[in-house]
Amino acid sequence: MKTRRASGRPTIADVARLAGVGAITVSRAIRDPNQVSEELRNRIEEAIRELNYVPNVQAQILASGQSNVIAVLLPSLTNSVYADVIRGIYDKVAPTRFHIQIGNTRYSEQEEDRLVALFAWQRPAAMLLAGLDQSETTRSFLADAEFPIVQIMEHGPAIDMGIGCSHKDAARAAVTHLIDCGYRRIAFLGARKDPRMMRRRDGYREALAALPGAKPIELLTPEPSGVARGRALFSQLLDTATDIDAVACGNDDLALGALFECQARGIAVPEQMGIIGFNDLEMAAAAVPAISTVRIDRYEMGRRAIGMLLDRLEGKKVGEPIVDIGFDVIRRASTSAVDQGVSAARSAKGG
Amino acid sequence: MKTRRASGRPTIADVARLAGVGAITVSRAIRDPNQVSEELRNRIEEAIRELNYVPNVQAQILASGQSNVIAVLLPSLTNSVYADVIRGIYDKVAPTRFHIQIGNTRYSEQEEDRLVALFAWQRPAAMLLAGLDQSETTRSFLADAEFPIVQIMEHGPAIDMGIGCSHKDAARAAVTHLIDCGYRRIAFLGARKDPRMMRRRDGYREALAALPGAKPIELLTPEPSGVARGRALFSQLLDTATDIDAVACGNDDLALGALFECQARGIAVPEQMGIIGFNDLEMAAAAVPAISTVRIDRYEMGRRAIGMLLDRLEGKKVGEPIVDIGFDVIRRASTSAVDQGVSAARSAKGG
DNA sequence: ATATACGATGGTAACGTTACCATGATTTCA
DNA sequence: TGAAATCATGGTAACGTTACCATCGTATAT
Repeated sequence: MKTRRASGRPTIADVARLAGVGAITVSRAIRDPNQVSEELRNRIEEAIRELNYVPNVQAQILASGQSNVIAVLLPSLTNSVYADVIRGIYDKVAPTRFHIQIGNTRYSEQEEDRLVALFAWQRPAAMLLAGLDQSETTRSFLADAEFPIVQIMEHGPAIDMGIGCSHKDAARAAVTHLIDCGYRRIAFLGARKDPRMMRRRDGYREALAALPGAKPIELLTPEPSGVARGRALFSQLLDTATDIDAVACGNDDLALGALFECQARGIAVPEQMGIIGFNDLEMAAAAVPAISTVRIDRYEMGRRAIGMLLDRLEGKKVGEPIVDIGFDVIRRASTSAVDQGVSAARSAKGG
Repeated sequence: MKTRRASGRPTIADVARLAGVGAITVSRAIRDPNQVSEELRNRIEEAIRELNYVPNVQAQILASGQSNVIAVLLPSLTNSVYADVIRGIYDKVAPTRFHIQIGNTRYSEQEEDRLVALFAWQRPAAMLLAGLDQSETTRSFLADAEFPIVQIMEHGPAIDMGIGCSHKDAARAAVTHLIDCGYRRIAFLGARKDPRMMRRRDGYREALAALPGAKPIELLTPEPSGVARGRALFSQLLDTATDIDAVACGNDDLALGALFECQARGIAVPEQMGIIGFNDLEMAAAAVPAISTVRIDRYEMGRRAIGMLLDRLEGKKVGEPIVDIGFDVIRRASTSAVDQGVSAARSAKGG
């Protein structure tokens, strides 16, 4: 008798033979133990231990038709923001039968279209996307996909499920905090121009609209973000608009860059210039002065997004399909100084 | 006739029927086109297009016995250092039939042991590990694994293949640069105490040994690294050793923290205090003053590590199994000042 | 011209698991 | 007490592909 088996790995048939039962009973004992009598279950478990049996995942998937891949499409893997999200995703998935396949869309809608189609053909068990701004093609393509889909980062109308927060509201709260501190000539700094960044800009505009006589001073670049980029942009801004007294930055990288530029020019923060960032990266709290920012629990967002997918895959009912995870404005030293006649809303929190 | 097929997805048999050939010929036409005559190849390709046929990966793996999973075990997913490595890994793997499965060892040898065993049972096509310091158990377990293994980050004796650099040499070069700048009372700051960190500490010691009369001043914590941690550690150090004039930091996070603490205490950098970091994170160049550091091409390291694995998997001969990717000491403003009678080796680069 | 090698193609049997249905034993209900 | 329902278990046939071997026709060597 001929065999093609290359690996010495034991099969379910080996276990069945050793335990003196049928192969299918072993299969059942593994997947749903209470379907099997205690006696057989014990014999099978012992056989599994003795042979060091590990099920062949590919065969399981082929036979059951059930994929164990959760496709995860993110715009960046390097960005700390997504690193935290990824950590949450992996932690939640680890103890399950599922595993993650990551795709990097590089902030490109075109690349996202390509990857969604590519991954969808592989029939993933579920899919996780960042943001709500997929192309019309992709949205309608996914609208009648048979697998659950969760969109993270933002709060709003999702294809299937979603968890995140309103970046517009968050940015508005941040800028409102600057206004409460007494700053009046407030600029906005942005980079990359991805959808979240643009919504933060919108929040900035809304907050400013509530400040009589204030008009927006904005500087955005489509180039990738970074501390050096923040410094260069803020330098450019200072050369143009000489009378600004605060800057709301689209993220903490830019904010740290702005702080460095202030240091280089001898501008006192927060006395002469207020600075607030976004994301609450670790460095923000340690800077001198500590940088005010907006915190979103990204790790938890990743965890809960996967949790929602798992619930659906297990047939459980998902409570709320669209979750607002909220945000916190973190008040620190970089925005605590000036008070030009307005009762400055200072906070006891932070550095 | 009954069928269990749930998905309407076309199979290789459908393609074969439409093209009027045998299923195996379709299989060959996909895997190695020159084995099939041009006429049939064209007919098959057209049938594939028409049916929108995509091969079932699970069935391929089951039938061929060849896995397409490359297991990647890293100590952290959040750390920017590994984020860059991961980017390189994904970019190199993307156009191949392989895909990545990431495990997070959290800088724990125990967790690494567990994950190596777990992944190895799944029979990956290849494995990528960080560092050379696996437990004896894991090393001997992997020594007779039948899949190729590459260890990244460090240069030295690998289980199978390796790519990285000597962190000891790199740190020695960094500290030697401080000495060349005229600094004499040089301290070392470290966190996490992972193997790379300890080798950098050793490099620091070696460099100091070449400086007559100098004795090591070291402060290391097993706690995770970070900017805040760097600030706290350096503050502690300054309270103890009041006469130090420079600090070599085990990474850029710590270095930035040290810089912030100097700012907070009004210590002039580089005049009163030289600072050098490690890794050349993006922020280092943008800080005020710009922070000197050691650069390793992590993205390229990730790419080439996967390249080595792919070469082996395709039966190609790998040139050198143990590659030294080298490093560069990046001289910037944070180490350019003092000159106490020694000819300071200032650099035109950076700053 | 004939034996031999080679190239192109196909049939059949795996790969290791699970779905479906059948069987016999046990329990439940009228 | 007998019929129906339920439970535990097993046999067989898929899942969709590739490995192995066989076949046939054509080119090459003697």
